[in-house]
Amino acid sequence: MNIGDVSEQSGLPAKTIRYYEQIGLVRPSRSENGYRDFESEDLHKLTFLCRARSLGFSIDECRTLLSLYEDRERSSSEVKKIAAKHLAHVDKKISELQSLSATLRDLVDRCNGDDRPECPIVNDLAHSGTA
Amino acid sequence: MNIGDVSEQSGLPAKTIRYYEQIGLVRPSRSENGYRDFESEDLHKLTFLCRARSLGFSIDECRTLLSLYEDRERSSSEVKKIAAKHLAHVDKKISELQSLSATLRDLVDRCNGDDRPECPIVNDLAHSGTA
DNA sequence: AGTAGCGCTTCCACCGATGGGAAGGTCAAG
DNA sequence: CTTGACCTTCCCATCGGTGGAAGCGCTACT
Repeated sequence: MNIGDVSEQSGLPAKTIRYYEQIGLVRPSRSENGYRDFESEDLHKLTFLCRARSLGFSIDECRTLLSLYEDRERSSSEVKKIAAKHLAHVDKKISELQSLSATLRDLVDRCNGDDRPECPIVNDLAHSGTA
Repeated sequence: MNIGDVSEQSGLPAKTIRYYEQIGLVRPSRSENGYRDFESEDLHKLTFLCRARSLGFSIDECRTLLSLYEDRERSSSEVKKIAAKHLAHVDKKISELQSLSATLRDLVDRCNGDDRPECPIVNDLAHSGTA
């Protein structure tokens, strides 16, 4: 299979697949003409990567997940550990953004938004804001 | 004032302040010895920038906010527009992450996390996951 | 006066995870 | 034989800085 085929079937852009080869996530062989030649196993790995990335796992986490995916002797606890850590990370980010949202909403609500220059948003940013 | 002073008082690393000069957010004059010489006005601007960045405004948004901050004729509606747009962006990000969190939590909850290889997380990533 | 050590300067490279585009080889169809 | 789609490598750009090296200036201590 050429890169265009695996790109279409995995959902990853060809550029990204070349990058993933460069950082060692896949190792396709080469045809006589120099084209990358992907096995169906590579396609599975790329599809796996596309899903894992869309769930926000970092490349490093993906690398580990992929090696666990390929290891039929793995323990599910290893996988769960990575996923739980990532979940905690996402939840932390959510709560940070929620606090940010509250601050911004307060600023926006307090601003008249009219033609006059008086503006609590700018005032707060300048002198000891709510953050 | 030298860069070390404004760094300490504004809360921004010296490296970042040099970068902000490079991209035109501040324009300190120079002393005879070549050192940057910051006015108290620069300090105010840098403090403003530090707060605005910590609220997640992009550099471009900060640039606009800063020019509105310095414009005593500005209308508060211009400021409010930027802040409201940013708030909407943050809220969108929050809901994306919440949906992500739900998917991950489901995967994690369904995984036994024991010594056996059977793992719904890896399975879902491999074959048509929840995402 | 010398020197140690910090602060300042510039410049260059790097991070994650691609995207854009140039310059050129390859293949199948008309 | 040419067109056009596909492939290759290579380099540059993104965003918002951060790290480090090489080399000055300034202060303080001996």
